[in-house]
Amino acid sequence: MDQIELVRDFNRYYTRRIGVLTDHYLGQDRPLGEARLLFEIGDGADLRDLRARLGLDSGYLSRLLRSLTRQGLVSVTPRPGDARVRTATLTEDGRRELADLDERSRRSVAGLLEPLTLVQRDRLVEAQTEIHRLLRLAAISLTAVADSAPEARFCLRAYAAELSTRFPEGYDRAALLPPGTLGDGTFLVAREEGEPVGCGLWQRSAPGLAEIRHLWVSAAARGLGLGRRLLTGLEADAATRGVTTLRLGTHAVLTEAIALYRSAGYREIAPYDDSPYNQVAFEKSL
Amino acid sequence: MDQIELVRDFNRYYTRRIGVLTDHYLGQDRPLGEARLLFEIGDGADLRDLRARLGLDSGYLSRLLRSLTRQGLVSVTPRPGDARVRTATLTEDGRRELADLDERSRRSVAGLLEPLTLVQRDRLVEAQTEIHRLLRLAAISLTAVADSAPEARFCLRAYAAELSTRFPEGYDRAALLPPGTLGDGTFLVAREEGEPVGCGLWQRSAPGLAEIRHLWVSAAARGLGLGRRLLTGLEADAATRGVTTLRLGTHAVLTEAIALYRSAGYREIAPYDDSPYNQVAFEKSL
DNA sequence: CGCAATCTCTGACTCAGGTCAGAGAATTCC
DNA sequence: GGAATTCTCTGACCTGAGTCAGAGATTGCG
Repeated sequence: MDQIELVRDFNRYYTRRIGVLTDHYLGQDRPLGEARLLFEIGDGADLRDLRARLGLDSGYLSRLLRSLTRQGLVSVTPRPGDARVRTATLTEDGRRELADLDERSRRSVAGLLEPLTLVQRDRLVEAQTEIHRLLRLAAISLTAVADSAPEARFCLRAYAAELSTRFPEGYDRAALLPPGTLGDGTFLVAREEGEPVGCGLWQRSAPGLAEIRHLWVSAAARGLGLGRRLLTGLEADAATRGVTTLRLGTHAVLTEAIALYRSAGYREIAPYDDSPYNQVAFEKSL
Repeated sequence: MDQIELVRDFNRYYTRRIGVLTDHYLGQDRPLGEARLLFEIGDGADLRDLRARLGLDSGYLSRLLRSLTRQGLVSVTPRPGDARVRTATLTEDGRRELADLDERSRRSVAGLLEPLTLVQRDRLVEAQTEIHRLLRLAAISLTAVADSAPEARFCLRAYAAELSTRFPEGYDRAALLPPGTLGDGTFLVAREEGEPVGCGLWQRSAPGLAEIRHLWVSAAARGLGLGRRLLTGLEADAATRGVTTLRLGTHAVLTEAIALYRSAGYREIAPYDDSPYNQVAFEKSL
């Protein structure tokens, strides 16, 4: 059986198994839509946010909320300041109901784990974490954008903010690539569900020679292997544009980055510029 | 975050992710019920089997099939031999449609895997296999039954059939525990979705001393760790009934079984009876 | 042979989930 | 101040999914 078949098999088994589980704790008496809404309202939310998050039609949401209001679980009031927008909050009863749902869900998961030994439970969680990690990574898309694009600038600001806390000497924003000055090269942005979570660029310094700069992965997306994916994405792109040698410099405190470059086949060279942040330099032939 | 919370988190993420995936390939134009039915009919099936497998109301199934028949995808004919039962088969068009569904499903999974490296795909499949294994194991229930219960006899017949192919000298059914002769002890049956998939028993031979016999796991459930679960289940049960020492014998060709006993803390002793099948004997103090 | 059991079908019904068009209220923009 | 925009609500409507009672056909059993 090939990989695709194995994955499909697992998906079938898992959704069936978990479907039964959630039916068991959710589908008690409350329709699924209402239960999901209770979860999503949590500590209060504007109706338009709820609509966006759950992807509901405005009429449908309105009706669901009316039903929950009639049951005394939710109250909907105009938002002070802008009375067009209305916000939903859980009542005392609503919070109790939500806590109840939560507890039922926990108990049904506990029942699932119960026949397993402690070691087996650990293995289950570990395997789930691995899958979660890999699927998140697979869901991240890399796209080339202009170096002046809003996402690009957003990433660079985040990059600078982070480095200024990590470098003992701080980080001077003047070292960032100014908008519109990339020249011959590519700026890649990584997006997870629309949100930018990483970036990196290569920039030609001479025929056949280019520099990789500003490789960054947001804290939320760290540990997924996104840095490596950005790096290989940049390498592949540069290779198609006639680059044969890539160089990059990094700061001595960024040990994870240094480890990444080494394991990706970069060898250390003498620093090739006088930037105070490029204390360690690497090179790779494509 | 505790284990239960981690598992719930994964379930949420995974069902959302896979839900989007299946909506994408299934929910094209055909209702889910009909699509599932197409999958389940496959190479033809009796309506009552379909009902049992999909858990459908007979009226509902009838209506679904009529709709598929009208679309020219399925034909329903009385089964020769028993005209009460009717069997559904896919027409030429139905097979084409199914192949189409299948291909769409494959492609959407392929799209999921596409951004991952080969090593990462391997890791994904491996982690999924582990989870599948553990969840199947968790779904198997152990129950004590009388040694004359139909499930008990079913397991023992399967046990004997298997041993007769594995032992070079064959296996004589007379060596099986005759119904109603267990005496002081417990017969455990393991069931997966109602089907017996394993068994084992302990039987008292003297005050404080008991023998474990007929430990068997069906081929379909092998590799899940069910043998160990049965063994520990028997030990726990025997311990509550005042057994302090357990003995068991096995055949030299059953190397997996021998490995299991060793790793479960049994130490080898001299054979304690003259059964030709108990060539290797073990003992454990509880 | 006749009766009980088995299997399927039909019609009537319910409910959740969802879409669509338009009305009405509040706000922002010019 | 008036027009355009934003946000929510209402009513009308649709579909899928599923339940239930009973009719009709066929078969097995005494």
